[in-house]
Amino acid sequence: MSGSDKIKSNGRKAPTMEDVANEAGVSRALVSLVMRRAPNVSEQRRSAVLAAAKKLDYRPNAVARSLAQNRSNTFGVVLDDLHNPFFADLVDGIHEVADKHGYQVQLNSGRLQQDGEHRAIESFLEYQVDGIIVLGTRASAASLQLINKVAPIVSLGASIEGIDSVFNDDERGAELVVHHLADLGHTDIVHIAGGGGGGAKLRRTGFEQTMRKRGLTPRVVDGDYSDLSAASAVELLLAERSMPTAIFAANDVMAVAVLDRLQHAKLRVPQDVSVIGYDNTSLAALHHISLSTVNQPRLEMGRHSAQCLIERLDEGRKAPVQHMVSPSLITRLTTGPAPEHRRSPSPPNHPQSL
Amino acid sequence: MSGSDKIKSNGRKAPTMEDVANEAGVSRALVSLVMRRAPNVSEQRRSAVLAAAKKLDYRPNAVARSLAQNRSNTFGVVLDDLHNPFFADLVDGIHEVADKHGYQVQLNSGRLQQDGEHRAIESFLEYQVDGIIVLGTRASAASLQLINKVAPIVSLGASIEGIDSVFNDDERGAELVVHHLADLGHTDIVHIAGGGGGGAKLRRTGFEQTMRKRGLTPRVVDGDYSDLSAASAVELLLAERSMPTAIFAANDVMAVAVLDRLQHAKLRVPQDVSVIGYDNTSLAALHHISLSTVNQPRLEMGRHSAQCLIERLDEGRKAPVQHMVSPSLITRLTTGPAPEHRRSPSPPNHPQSL
DNA sequence: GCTTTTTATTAGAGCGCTCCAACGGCTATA
DNA sequence: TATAGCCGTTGGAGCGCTCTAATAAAAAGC
Repeated sequence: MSGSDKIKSNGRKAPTMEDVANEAGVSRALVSLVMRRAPNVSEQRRSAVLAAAKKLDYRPNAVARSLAQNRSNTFGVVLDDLHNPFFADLVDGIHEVADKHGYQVQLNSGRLQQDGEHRAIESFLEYQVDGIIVLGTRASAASLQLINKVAPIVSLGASIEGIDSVFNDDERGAELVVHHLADLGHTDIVHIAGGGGGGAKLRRTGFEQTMRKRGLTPRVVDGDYSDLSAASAVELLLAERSMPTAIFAANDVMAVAVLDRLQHAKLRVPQDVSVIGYDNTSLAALHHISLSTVNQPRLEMGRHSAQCLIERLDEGRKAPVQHMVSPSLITRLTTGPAPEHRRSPSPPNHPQSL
Repeated sequence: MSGSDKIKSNGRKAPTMEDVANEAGVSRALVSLVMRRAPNVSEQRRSAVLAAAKKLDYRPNAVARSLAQNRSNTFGVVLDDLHNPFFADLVDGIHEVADKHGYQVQLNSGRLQQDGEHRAIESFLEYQVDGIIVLGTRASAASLQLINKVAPIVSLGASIEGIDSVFNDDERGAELVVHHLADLGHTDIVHIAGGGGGGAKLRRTGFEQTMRKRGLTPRVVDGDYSDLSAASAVELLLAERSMPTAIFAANDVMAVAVLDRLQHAKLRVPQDVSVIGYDNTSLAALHHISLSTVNQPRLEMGRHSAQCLIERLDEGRKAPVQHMVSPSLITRLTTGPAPEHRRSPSPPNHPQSL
């Protein structure tokens, strides 16, 4: 139990290179060379070593290797919300590239702890990961820049000054949404914001600016990317009797929660209220939901974030890059023309410009 | 680049205990004691060491610690499908308990590789994790038993002979489903099976046995827990013109895909066809979907699986345990009475007993 | 044939930490 | 004053590997 004597569940200690070397009648260094598939090892010795390794059921100790090499061949991925399907595709993209370049991927969902994201990053650093990808970070630019001095870090889903970032043009995405809704005749549109989460602020400013550009008054209710926050936002609108004709939720998870509450309140979508989300998750594509939304090229984004790390680690890049991809509008069944004769159920306390 | 000189992104090498010891004017061993918050260190030295550590921005090297202690204080969690929301709650439960006992949790989604699950496990072993939890494993009992000799492993979601398992009573769950549907008057029920995935076989046999017990003929279409497989199963039923009055999908993800295809085929749920899933994921609870399903106490299961590991590692348990929890039926809007006058659209080639 | 180059193998130091045994300085007991 | 016991501290070996430099063996050059 006191660890010191490497005793495994089966009661025996795990074989080491030394053991394999003895078994094969060669030096430890030679075993090391074989394990690393180095050239310049005679075929005869190589097979002797491999046979010995198999016989002893030898498994290289990656911890010792990491210590000796001072690199772990591992990427750490910080994923604070395992429940949001948006992230799954990002991770798939990361995996794909990491795999190709011989890196392991470790995920850490630090969601339960108070300062989860920060603790997850610190833990990765202590375990000597070679690089870190943070998904939809809420951390400050300053703190990430500090970490970036210790190990390369890339922000996926949010643009952070001074560190590698892969993200979609959130302002543009919000702009697409507003144009879509305004073109459908909506004038009273509420944005349920994503708070401090990755890209949320830009979606909000994109919304506000485009609304003004179209001569409309932007209304925003606070939220935090979670379904719960979206649900309470809807409850608020209901209680206030200030339901707009269209709701733009900061992400799909929130939009689905909005649909949920609206249905519960016997409001029809899109006849009474249009709803649109952001992310184009698998949720949105379900026929039963058929949510209009904004697509981000997730797989590509995931791949590129891993690529960023590899460029820094193996190709010597020094300068930070900002890689922005374009969002695109996906119209499904939750957005439709604004209800024409609908001034009366609308609140009197919101003067419409126009 | 060639790793050997521990040079960080900022161009300097990371400080070690040696550096901290020099800075504080004490021995390396003392620094180690402070870092491990050992008793019997004078307050004076302790604060001197902590000050030095802070000044140098020292971060303990967990890799070196793991090597020296021959334990990593880490659990590996093998999660082959990040896209299934069922797993997210399990992981939350694992996290909760691991955290409390000072263990890190590393996730590895080995989904892209051919032999993903096995590779993920091997990788965890090489990195010397102290214990492994596999979610919904498809691996054979024999191979897991072998691994169990190297490091404790627990199967979460499927019962495996000879190794710690935490699972729900899948047969019972399927039984609940059949009784529910049969009580609603359904006699022609199809089960879309989950293939080799965790618990899938038991759900199938539970279905078959209970059907026979009720004097009904079980029909089964193969699937593999994925939405795609469920969609093609429905297409098959449509093509065969052998649509039953009720479909029991092996999990929620599949059930949602079934709803999707049925809606596409203009069949009404539950008027024409009742649909029920398994897992009671967040998906099922959405009002727009409102899927009848079978609940498993996920958080509790996750917690218990971590607990199993801790019992083996820190409390010296040797004998394997099988921890079975009870499923419960959740009825929502996708199941209803069997259509009464619906013999003709049904295929003539399926003789109904009764 | 002997030197030079190339190829195959090995000894040994070192990665950053833990932990045991040893030690000096105390106080308590005789 | 000597003796034991305890506390706080330290030296040093060792965890399993990599990697450089040295060595041994084989191939090539003259």
